[in-house]
Amino acid sequence: MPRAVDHEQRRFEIVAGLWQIVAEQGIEGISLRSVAARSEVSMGRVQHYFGTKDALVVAGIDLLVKRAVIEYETTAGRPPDERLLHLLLQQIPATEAGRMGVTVWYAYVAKAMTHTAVREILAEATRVGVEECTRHIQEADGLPKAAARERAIELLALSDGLTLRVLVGDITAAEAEASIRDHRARL
Amino acid sequence: MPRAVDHEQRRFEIVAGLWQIVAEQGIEGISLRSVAARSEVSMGRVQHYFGTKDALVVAGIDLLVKRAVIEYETTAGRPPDERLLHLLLQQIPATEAGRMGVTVWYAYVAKAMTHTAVREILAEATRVGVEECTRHIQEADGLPKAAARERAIELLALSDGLTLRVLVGDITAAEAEASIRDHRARL
DNA sequence: CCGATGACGATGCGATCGCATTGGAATCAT
DNA sequence: ATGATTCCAATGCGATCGCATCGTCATCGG
Repeated sequence: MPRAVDHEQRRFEIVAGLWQIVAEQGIEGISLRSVAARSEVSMGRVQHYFGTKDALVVAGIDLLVKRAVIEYETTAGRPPDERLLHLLLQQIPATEAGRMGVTVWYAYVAKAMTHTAVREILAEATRVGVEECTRHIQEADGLPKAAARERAIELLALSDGLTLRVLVGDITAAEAEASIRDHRARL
Repeated sequence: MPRAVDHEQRRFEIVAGLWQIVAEQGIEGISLRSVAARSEVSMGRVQHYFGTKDALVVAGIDLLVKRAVIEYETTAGRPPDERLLHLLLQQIPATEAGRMGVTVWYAYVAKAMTHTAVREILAEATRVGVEECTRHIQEADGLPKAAARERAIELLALSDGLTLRVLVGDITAAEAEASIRDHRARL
C-alpha cells in the first residue's frame, strides 16, 4: 500500500475552498478549476477525490449539513428550551463566518429546486430539524406531539424568513434574534 | 423609421422563456442560446433586445417583480385585511404556474447574494412589501406604526419560511395557508 | 423612389468548461 | 529489491459559452 493520506482531511480542504467560491460567486462559480485554485491544490487532486463536478457540488452541501449536526450534538444534555433556541438561532448570521455558512446554505436551497440529490440531503436535514424541535417543545411545554409539531414548523419557518431578511440587509441579526425569542416566549 | 414592433411584447416573450429555463434548471441554466431556443427565437434577437447576458438575467427578476406589483394593485380599494392576506398568501404555490413563479423568485433570491443589481431590485420589492403590510396592519388593527411594522416583518418572514417548506415538499400549500391565516387571526 | 434606420439572422472567435488519459513519484507488503 | 497500489500533476479534446461583427431585409419619412 502506498502513501497514507488523510482522506477526510483532503476532502475537507477542497470543500472549504468550494464554500468560499459559493459564498462569493454562488453555485454558478463552482468549476473544477476555480475550486482547485481557491483551495490551492491542483485540478488533478480535485478530480482524484471527487471524480465529477456533480459529486463535488453534492459534497459541498453534505459536509455543511454534517458540520451543523455535529455542532448541534454538542448541546446534548442541555435543557430542552435551550436546545430548541439553538436550533432556531444557529443559522442567523451573527458572525462573518456564520454569514458565509448560511449564504452557502441558501445557495444550495435554490440548487435543490432543480437537483434531486441536493434536495434529498436538505429534505432529510430539515426533517431531522423539525423532529428535534418538536421533541423539545413537547418536553418544555408539555404539548401533545401534533400541536408541538405545528409550532415547531412555525418557529422554524419564522427563523428561515428572518434569516433571509438579515441576509438581504433588511434587518439586523440582533433584531431577528429578538423577534424569535419574543415569539418563542409568547407561545 | 423601420418596422414597428412591440418592444415590450418581444422582451416579454423572451423573458417568459427565461423563466421556464430558470424553473427547470436554475439560474445556471441561463445562456443566450438556451433562452433563445426555449423562447423559439433566434439568438440574434435575444442579443438585440438585451445586449448582454447580464442584462437578460436582470430583466428576468425585474419583470417578475413588475408583474407581482401589477397583480397586487388589482386589490386597490379592498379592505385592508384582505389586501394584507393577499400579500402574505400570494407567493404560496397553489397552482403549477404559481409554483414556477415562486421557484424563479427564490432562484433570484440566491442570486441576489452575489449580484448587486439583482439584490437592489429584490430589496426594493421587499421594502415596498413591508411598507404596504405595515399600512394595512395599522388600519386594520389600529396599531402604532412601529408595532405594526414589527408584526408585518414577522408575518412576511413566516410566509417566506412556509413557502420554502412547501417548495421542498415538507408541507402542503393548504397547510401553509392555514398556518398563516391562523397566525394572523391570533395576533 | 430612396436612403436612413431599426430589426434581426448568421457566423466566427477566444475563452472556459468537464472530463478522460497518461505518466511519474511515493509508499509498503513481500 | 521489486511489484503493486495509491496519489496526483499535466495535458489534450470536444463542447459550450458570451460576445462582436457582418450582412440583409423591411419599413417609412423625405
